Formats: sequence, structure tokens, C-alpha cells
Amino acid sequence: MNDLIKRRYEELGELNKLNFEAYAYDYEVNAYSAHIKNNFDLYENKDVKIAGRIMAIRRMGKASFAHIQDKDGRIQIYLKKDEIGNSYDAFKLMDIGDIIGVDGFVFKTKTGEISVHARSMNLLAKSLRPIPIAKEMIDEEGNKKIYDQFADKELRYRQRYVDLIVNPDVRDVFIKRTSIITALRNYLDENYFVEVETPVLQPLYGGAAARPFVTYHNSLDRTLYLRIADELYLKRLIVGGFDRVYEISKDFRNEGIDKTHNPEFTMLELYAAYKDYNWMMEFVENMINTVSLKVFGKTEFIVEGNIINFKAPWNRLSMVDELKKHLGIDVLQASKEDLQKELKQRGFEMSGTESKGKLIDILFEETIQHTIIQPTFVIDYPVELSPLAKKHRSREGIVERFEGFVLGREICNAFSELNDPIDQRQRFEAQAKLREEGDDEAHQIDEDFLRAIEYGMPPTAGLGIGIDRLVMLLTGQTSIRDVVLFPQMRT
RNA sequence: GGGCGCGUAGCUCAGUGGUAGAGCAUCUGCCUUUUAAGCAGAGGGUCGGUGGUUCGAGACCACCCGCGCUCACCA
Repeated sequence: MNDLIKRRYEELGELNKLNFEAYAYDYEVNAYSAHIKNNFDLYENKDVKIAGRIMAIRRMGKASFAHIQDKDGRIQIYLKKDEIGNSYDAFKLMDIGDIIGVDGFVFKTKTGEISVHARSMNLLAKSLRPIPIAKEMIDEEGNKKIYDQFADKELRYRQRYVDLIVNPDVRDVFIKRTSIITALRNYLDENYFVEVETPVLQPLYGGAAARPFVTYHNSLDRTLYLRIADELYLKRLIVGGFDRVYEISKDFRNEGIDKTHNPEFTMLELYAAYKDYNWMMEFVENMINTVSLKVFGKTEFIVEGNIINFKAPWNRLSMVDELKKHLGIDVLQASKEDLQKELKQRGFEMSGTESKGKLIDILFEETIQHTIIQPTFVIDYPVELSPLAKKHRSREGIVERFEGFVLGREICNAFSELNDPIDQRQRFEAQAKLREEGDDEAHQIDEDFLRAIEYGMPPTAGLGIGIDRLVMLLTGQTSIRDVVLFPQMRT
């Protein structure tokens, strides 16, 4: 044990001798730092009870100043030996990191800082470990400078509780995250969507192209999969007569971890009966427009030096038309070999097992996708890539599907849902064939899902939005780890 | 999984083969409106781990662990 920790255990004993309980049961808080500072005229000379963690101490013999941090920020407290007696001796044994309650009146110091002049002080929880304290200073231009900030990313993610204590910006991002999700929920609720919960443990996984986590149920004696998507269960509910459903929940994909991928991530999926993908495009742009106004009061964001505007309506681009325009290739007419040749010329390595749809997808990703900066719906995807989407009503070989892109990154995926059970069976069979050929991300045949839509599923529009990535964009974070409280780490 | 980089005090970092350093934090003393409080003094290290090279390794070499960036796969 290092000396800093040993010291704190000793102080704990000393505090007990002074009849100071190190771990209290409660404290009647009636004011918070930010509210006091923002409403000084209401609070001046009024009594308040505040509580929080000591973040800085300036002792001057028989009087001391300290900053304590509560849920909203920091406020200074002032303690005088004359006035708090025994508690002042206890305060001498306290450290940065300890949690205290202060009862006192609000005043302004000589230098103008709004503070609480203590009448009494209670220890609520003794901190036994030193926190990586960062000192703050406001320079002449009013900019906040932080010294020795706790910056080691590994420690910040593994010990998020410490990160949250010492890096206030981190807390702000997560509060924004919650506000975004709340705003999405409100918007959906106002539009008559019903929030539901569907199984995380599934006997068959589906609804996306991805490798699953595999687990095992002992008493059922069978393999179960952690869901990779909610889609097939939510559409069963559309069959069951819910007109509009949504679910916000974790999906799990057994893939690599990087800046934009965490193995468990939060997905919003929603389905609306009697609507198609054209309706859904308007719905999405209005939803994001509304949410950004509600949470941030604006639709314009500066992300990585680009001004992004989420104001509806967003651009629309046809994937096949763009490829024809920019590369002069009609991907629908072109053979698989033509596409392979085209990609090879551009220097892309292929395994040779890619389907034609996949080749079109690669071509699009490599040539056009990264040029899309402003929020844009890319429409009309090849049928091979979209086994759950309805065929385009007038164009051969493509489906009624769109993905939303911002800054070259996908933020949502949607389609007119395939409700023809005969077509759906054929699509599943095509996927099964790909699977046999070694594509371990190809869709499994879900007989019960087929059975469900054989009862009849109304025409339906469906949408999935990766919440983590949406939060990244709106809060300006460049790593998914900075919008997930406890990101996956090697153990 | 591949490539590049990093790991030294609680935190942030110096230290290019010869006694392990700084600032903040901690401790002692002084200080009753300070604010990166101040002044004077003190303590604190398995230099990520294991081997190796060397008279001598924090530094050089090998392997391992962890993290970051990046490429591949995916949302």
C-alpha cells in the first residue's frame, strides 16, 4: 500500500477519535452549486445545505477555503475555526476526494467568488484513495486552463468513476447522451409508437449481417445467441397488430473493436405499418432535426472542422445513379466479372467470393461514400445485400432501402420491409446458399419469422439508428469509447 | 489479426549505458477572505513483466502484458 493511502487510513482513525463518523447515512441537501452561482441575488445571505466532493483545499491556519463538487459543478466553501470549532480540527484531517456536507450562508468573497460560509461541516464519506487531481485556472482571456489533467485513456476507461470525478466534460457528454435518447423517445411516443422489449437471448440470430456471441442455456440444454438486431421480433409485433413499435436496446456483434465499434452497442429500431421508405426518410430527418433542436437548440454542428447541418430535408442520392454518373458504370447491367475488374483496376483486394451486391457496395463505399459530408440519404441498394427489404416498385435488381450518411459514415439504415412471404423465403434461401459458400455473416433461415409473415404483415417501413454513433456526431466525439460509459477493454 | 508508437512517484512528464528527477498532490511548521494561495522544510519508485547483452541497464536486445493510432471486417 502506498504512503498516500496509508496516510488516509490513519486520518480515518483520527477522525473517529474526534467523534467524526467517516461514513454517514444521509444528508439533507437543499441547494446545488450551479443554481446558487446562477441565482446569487436569491441566495445571498440565505442558508443552504450543500454536499459534494472536496476538489481543492487552501488552508490558512485558522481559516480555510475549499472547492466542493456536486452534480452540477463546483462551489467554494469558507471555514473558520472560531465558528465551527471541533469541525475545524476534523477538517484538517480531510483530503481532496472526501465527500462532505456543508451548512452555511451564501456570500461573495473579496475577490468576488460566490461561496458558502460554513456554520457546520459534516464528513459524509472519507476517500481512501488519492484522486488524480487536476488544477484549474482562468487566464486573463477567461479561458479555463487545466494543469496535469487525468489523461491516460486506459485508466480513464477502466476507472470511469475517476474520469467522471475529475473531467467535467466527460459527464457533460453522457448527460447529453441521455438527453438525446430521451428526446428520441419523446418524439416516438408523440408519434404513437409503442416501446417494446424483445429477446436478447435468441435461438436464431438475424436482422443483420454479423457474427454473433454464442452462449448456452443449461436447463434447456441448447445454444443461444445474443441478438445482433431486433428486427425480426419487432416485425412479428407488426404482424400481431401493433401499428408502430420501437425498441432502444443493446445489440451485440462479435467483431473487432475500434473507434467506431464496441461489441455491445445501443440501437434504436422502429417500424411503422402502412408506410414505406419514402415516408421513413421524412420521418428520420424530422426526428433528428427535432432532437438536435431540443437537446442543443440548433441543427448546425461543427464536427472535425466541418459544418454539418441536420436541418430537414436532407439530400437524397441514388446509389446506382451516382455510380453511373461518377464511374460510368451501370452496375445493374454489369456482370460480376465486370465489377471485379473495375475494383481490381482501382487496386482493391478481393477474396473472389463476394456476391455481386457486395461488389457494388464496395465500389460505392470506396468511391463515393467518403465524399458525402452533409446528412444524405443514399437510396436504392442492390437486392443481394438486403434480404429483408422489399423489391423496388419499378426498378429491377434493387430494393427500397436507404442509409443515412454524415461525414462519410453511416448513421441509419431503413427500408420498405419485405412483407411477401414467398419472396422472403426465396431471399432466405439465397442467403443460406451464401452461407454454404462460406459467408458466415449471411442470414439464417428463420422459419418462425416466415410463419409470422405468412399470416400477413401490413406494408411497413422500418429503421435502425446506431445511437452511439449519433451521439458521437452530435457531441463531437471521435471515439465510440467516449460516448459509452464502460467501453469494452481487454481483461 | 497486421503495421507504427507508448508504458518512469498518486497525476502530468523529463531522463541516449555510470548514485532515479521536476511540477502538482502528500506530510511537518507559520498563516482568519484564499483561489494553480503563499513561505520554510520533509517523505514518496519492483522505471509494465520475464529473460538476455554488459564490469554496470530506466535506457540496448528478445519475448510477454496493457493502451493509443492505423489497416483489414463490421453498424
